[in-house]
Amino acid sequence: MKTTGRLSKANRQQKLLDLLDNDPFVTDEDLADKFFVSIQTIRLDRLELGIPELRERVKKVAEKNYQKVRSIVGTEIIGELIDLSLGERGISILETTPDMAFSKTNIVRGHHIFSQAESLAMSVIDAEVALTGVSNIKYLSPVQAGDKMVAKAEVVRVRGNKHFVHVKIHVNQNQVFRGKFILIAIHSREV
Amino acid sequence: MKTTGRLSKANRQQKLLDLLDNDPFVTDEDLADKFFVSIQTIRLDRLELGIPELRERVKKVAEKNYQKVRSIVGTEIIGELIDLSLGERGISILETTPDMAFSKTNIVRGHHIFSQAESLAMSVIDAEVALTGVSNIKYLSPVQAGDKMVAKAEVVRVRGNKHFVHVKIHVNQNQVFRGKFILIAIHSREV
DNA sequence: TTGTAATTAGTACCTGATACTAATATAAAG
DNA sequence: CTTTATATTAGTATCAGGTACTAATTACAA
Repeated sequence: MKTTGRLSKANRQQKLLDLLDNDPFVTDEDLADKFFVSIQTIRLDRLELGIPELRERVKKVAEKNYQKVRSIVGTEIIGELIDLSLGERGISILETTPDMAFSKTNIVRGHHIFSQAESLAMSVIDAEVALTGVSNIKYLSPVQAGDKMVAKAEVVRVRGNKHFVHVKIHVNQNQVFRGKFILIAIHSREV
Repeated sequence: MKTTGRLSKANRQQKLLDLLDNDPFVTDEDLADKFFVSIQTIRLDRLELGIPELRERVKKVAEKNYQKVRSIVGTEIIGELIDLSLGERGISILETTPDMAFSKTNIVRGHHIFSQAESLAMSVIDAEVALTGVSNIKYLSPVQAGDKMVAKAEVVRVRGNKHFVHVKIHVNQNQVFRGKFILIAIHSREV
């Protein structure tokens, strides 16, 4: 045994897996140094273990986290309000983009659709602030990134501070979503 | 030569910035094709604009959010995943902040609650990508900004690629949300 | 027409690999 | 001790997606 910290093959490969699992940003060269073996050994190990090369690993991590960066925090109304009759109806449009979708399938994540619908429903009732009490929603077909979602909201009934709003979202004449929202208007003194 | 879609330098560089801003995963070659110029022109543009090469861009995206997600694999999740049994159940925590709430009432907007629930539901099923098919949700009481929302998801039934997941969210022992999600798993194809 | 900016072409080199061949070291078995 | 199997190392050619640089060509405006 020449070099001090030398491990058995199986042992090394297990540690390799662990190591790359919580730090994918390591080159073969780094690994070779770490395990006191040649770079070729590391490559054989990766081959046997089915671990992709550094650049692939980094790319995967990047893709995975990419969508998350642009989340839907903060925006008052999601989509562009293009028509509004307070207390009656409203229309909003949301152009979907790749960052709203799953990278692999290009299908827009549900909460973006929901958010457009809910925020339109809230805009449409004639009250300063509203809270969604109950809602019953259905996604009818997937939305592709790039699709333009047209949401139409209609106030169907008002009982006290409860507002019943139906929202339908279409993409090119095809309905992709419908939802029934019961929104509770809150008066400022209420907590 | 007057190749059809040719733009002025300034124009092209502006579009280049925009383009890379919401999709950093593009090679110089792709860009050259897109703008009908040579690869060298693109490289001059990047040089002038101080845009790093593809691999650097990808690496930055990967590093940006890496620390946050490192423990769990494949989670684009809203909130922090603190427990997960794939295919069975999961728990996530989301600390709400004022920017998630209505400024007047300090009440957290519904779609943040929904998003936490939906993304937890998606995390919990043992499939790479899922699409929310139908969901039935109910907000039980308002959430104040600053509240810590604890979401618990449970897979109650699996039929083919349909996964029925119940999610409950609590704030200090009080249930504030419940939802039944039917998630449709999509089998991943290689990219 | 001429001068300048913009674009293109081409070369050498870089990193972090793959894919392959061949040689050598080490350990176990006969 | 020798043979054999396994593990490791060495070395070469090739790749993608670049950098860095030089030189030539094209576009356009004065």
